[in-house]
Amino acid sequence: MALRQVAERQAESPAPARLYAIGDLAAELGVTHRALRLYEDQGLLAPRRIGNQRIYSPRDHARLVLVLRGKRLGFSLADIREMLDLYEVDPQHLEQLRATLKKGCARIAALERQQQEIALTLKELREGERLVRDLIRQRESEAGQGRKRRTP
Amino acid sequence: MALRQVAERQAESPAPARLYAIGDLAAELGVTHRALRLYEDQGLLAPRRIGNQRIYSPRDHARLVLVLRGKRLGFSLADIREMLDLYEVDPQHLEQLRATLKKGCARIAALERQQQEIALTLKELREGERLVRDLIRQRESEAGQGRKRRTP
DNA sequence: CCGTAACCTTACCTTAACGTAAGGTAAATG
DNA sequence: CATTTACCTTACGTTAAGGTAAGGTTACGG
Repeated sequence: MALRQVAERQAESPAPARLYAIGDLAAELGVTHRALRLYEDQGLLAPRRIGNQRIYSPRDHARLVLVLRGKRLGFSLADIREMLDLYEVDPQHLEQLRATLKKGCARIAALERQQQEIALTLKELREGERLVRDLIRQRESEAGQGRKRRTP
Repeated sequence: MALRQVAERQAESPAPARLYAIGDLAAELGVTHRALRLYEDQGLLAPRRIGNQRIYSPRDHARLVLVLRGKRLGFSLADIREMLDLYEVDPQHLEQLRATLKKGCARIAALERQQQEIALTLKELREGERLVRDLIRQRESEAGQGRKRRTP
């Protein structure tokens, strides 16, 4: 069965649905096979199978991008899973829609808080930076002045 | 030795340097004794001692606040330690000043990236929110219309 | 058709960041 | 003065997020 072949042939094709073997996806986004399988166990990804080999769709690719972003932001896999599930809502069921909306709003609020805290931290660090720059300037000019004053 | 007493007396006093026993600080900032001792082991805090009991100063309190903020932002204790160390610089040594500046700038850059990613995530989530709201409205009005149309 | 490269599962190992329990000292309180 | 109460250290347990190793199948290239 041409499995890897299919992926490679599709890799050259212009637009139509690219497919990835696990190694391809791992390489492209800089993660290990292990991580991908773990994310699958945790319900973050659900690649199709051919036989028992995983086939990742562009959709899986997109989800993985979100997963990695979530990780960089310090979220747990469980959190990330919840966030991904927000995009999975079934438009038929009003109750589910409402639940999704609620969770989504909570996430948004949390991220806004986080944003505030980052802003605060940045402000402090920048102030520190200014201070240190001043100290450096001062030290440097002292050294210069010292030489000049002693030999006017 | 009046140790806890001192803390309690100072707790009532208006401004002057409040002191905390471990339990006080833990309660006030919502962490456990264990966490405080761990942070100490990792070099994030360095309370004074009286005998072998820890005495936390307002400075320790402030540092702990920063630690907890760092945690909420998803940083490791090691990262947080590095950030705290930025505020500890000795103004005498030019080389150290320069190193501090460099590390500080790196931190700032990292936080700015993080900020971008949060902004992006927020944008996506808000778009999702709008979509879900629309779906809900649609479902609701469908239900209403259904009744009206069937009984004109 | 044979070897090697990519994939599979299972299972144990590791690190960070605590939780929790055990056993012991100091000290404020009835 | 006896007893809780707060604190101490030591040490083992736990959870999340993978790393790593072992052993086995599939598929592809020469």
